[in-house]
Order: sequence, then structure tokens, then C-alpha cells
Amino acid sequence: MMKKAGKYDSGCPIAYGLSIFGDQWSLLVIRDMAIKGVQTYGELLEGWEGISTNILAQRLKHLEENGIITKRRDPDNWRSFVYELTVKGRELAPVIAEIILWSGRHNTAPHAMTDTLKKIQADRGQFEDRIRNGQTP
Amino acid sequence: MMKKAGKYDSGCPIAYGLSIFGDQWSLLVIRDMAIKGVQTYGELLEGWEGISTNILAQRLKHLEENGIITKRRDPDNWRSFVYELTVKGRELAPVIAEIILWSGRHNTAPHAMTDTLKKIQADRGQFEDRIRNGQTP
DNA sequence: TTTCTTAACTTGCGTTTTGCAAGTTGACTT
DNA sequence: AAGTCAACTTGCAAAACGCAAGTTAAGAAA
Repeated sequence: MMKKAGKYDSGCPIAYGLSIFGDQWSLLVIRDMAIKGVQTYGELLEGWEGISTNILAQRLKHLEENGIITKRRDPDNWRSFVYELTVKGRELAPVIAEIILWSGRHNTAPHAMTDTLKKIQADRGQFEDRIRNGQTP
Repeated sequence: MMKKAGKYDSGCPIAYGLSIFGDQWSLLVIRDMAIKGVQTYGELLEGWEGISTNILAQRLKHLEENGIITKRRDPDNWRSFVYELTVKGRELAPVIAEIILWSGRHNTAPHAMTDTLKKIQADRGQFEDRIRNGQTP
């Protein structure tokens, strides 16, 4: 299991953030939910990077425990659950935007999410607002 | 050793960023350099969180290989090396600023770097500019 | 000239986390 | 009664981590 928030609780705000989403997968899960509008376990499993099922379950639990996402039954599909970003999770939009902008500047290789990058470059405020409102950018 | 950039190279800008600094320690090292002005191995070892020496060595190598920092001999002290952020590294300032702002909003516990948080809240542009210019904010 | 000191690592080794594959659950559908 | 399917759980080998102890190299001290 992941390091729990607290073990390295130095009181530093960056350490706090890292204790919640500072691993290889959490931000990718958040990206799929915030940008691609993904809401189910099965869809998250099929993301671009191929997270394995046990790790995904761990991360979802950790994110839920830390107030980034919520989980509820899908009213339209008895066997499915719906994962959604909380306000706290959606407010990571600026962090995500800055990482995308930074990579856009420094990663010369061709990349996915060119559309998203352009959208952020064109109107960063709108990108963040839409995510903040629970919409796909 | 850390996952190398490439193994999960989905082409996503977020995945690119995570392959470079998406672990529990790299951003804390970058924080110490950018915000606290730390420049040596020994000072980095004594950071708030207590990174172990072998992990620190690994991360510094990884960050150097990925163009975030440089390493050179200290002209004033033959046995010391000076680590410095590159432009690419300093341009992570906005990412760091957003993480600090986010934590400031969502971490109710008392925290270190209150001064830095206030500085960013008061004048985010200045914070970023100073780091971009290689100065302590 | 031998010993000491010090910054920056490296090595060993036990513990923890990860990742792949296969198995489980439970309500509905056939 | 058997099949389906989303969402997990379990087992196990491989990789990464973390602590402690050891190494290196060159100038300073004795």
C-alpha cells in the first residue's frame, strides 16, 4: 500500500499534496476523470497507460479517503459504480494545467492531448472553470 | 531505481511530467533548491522530510539526466559540488505554486512555509519570476 | 609522512510496493 | 441452472525503497 499521508508530514504544503497524489498513477486517474470525463472502474482500467487492476483499486481507495473523489452506485446500471471528483479534486485543475503547459514547452516528442494543450494555451481560465464545474474541458 | 521515462510513455503531457518528477521525493528536492536556495548534497539530505542518501543520489541523477538540474564543482570548496536548477527546472515554479495554493486551501492542519504561501497569494507573478531568475522567492 | 577530516556518494540487505495473472462476488439474464 | 459482467481480491515474483555501514579522495593536522 502507498505511503500514508502523515508519515512524511513535514507540514510542507508540497509534501501534503504529494502524500495524496504524488505517485505515478493518481494524477493520471484524476486526468481521466477531469479531462476525459471517465467515471467507471472499467474505463479507468483502459486508460492510455495501462494501470493494473489492484493498483487502480488501491489508488481509488486512497483518493476517496483523502477527499479527492467520491464513489456511488450508478442509478442506471446496477452493477456499476460512478466515481466523481469532489470540489477538492476538481480544484487540482490548475496543477494539471501547469503540468500540461510545462510539458508542452519541454517535451519535444509528439504527444497525445494536443487539443487539450491548445485549449489551455488559448484560454486557461475556461479550461479551469469547466473542470471546476464538473464539465469536460 | 525509478521507472524510466518511456516505459509508460503514452504521449500524454501529464505522464511525461510524472515520469520526471512524479514520485514522492523529486518535487521536494526541487522545492529545496527553488524556494530554500539549497545547492549541495549535504543540505538536501537535511531537508524537512529526511530522504535517505541512496534515494537522494538516485533522484539527483535522474533529475540531471532529464535536464532539471545541473551539477558542477564548487569553485570555493574542493570537496563540494553545486547543484543548480536549469531553466527547465525553474519553469516548474508555476506547478509548485499551484500545489502550494491548493494545499493552502485544503490542508487545514498547521503547516510550514506559511510565509511562502502568503507570498504566492499576495503576488504569484513575483514568486514565479524570482524562481525563474534563479533567485530565492 | 602518516593520520584525520569531510562531502559525496555506494553497497548490502531486509522490507515494502508494484505488476501481472487468475480467481471471486453477486445480481440479473437467458 | 448456467452464463454474464463490472468491480474488485488474492497470490506471487520482481522492482523499488530505506536504513546502516562502508568507500573515496584530497587537503589539513600532527
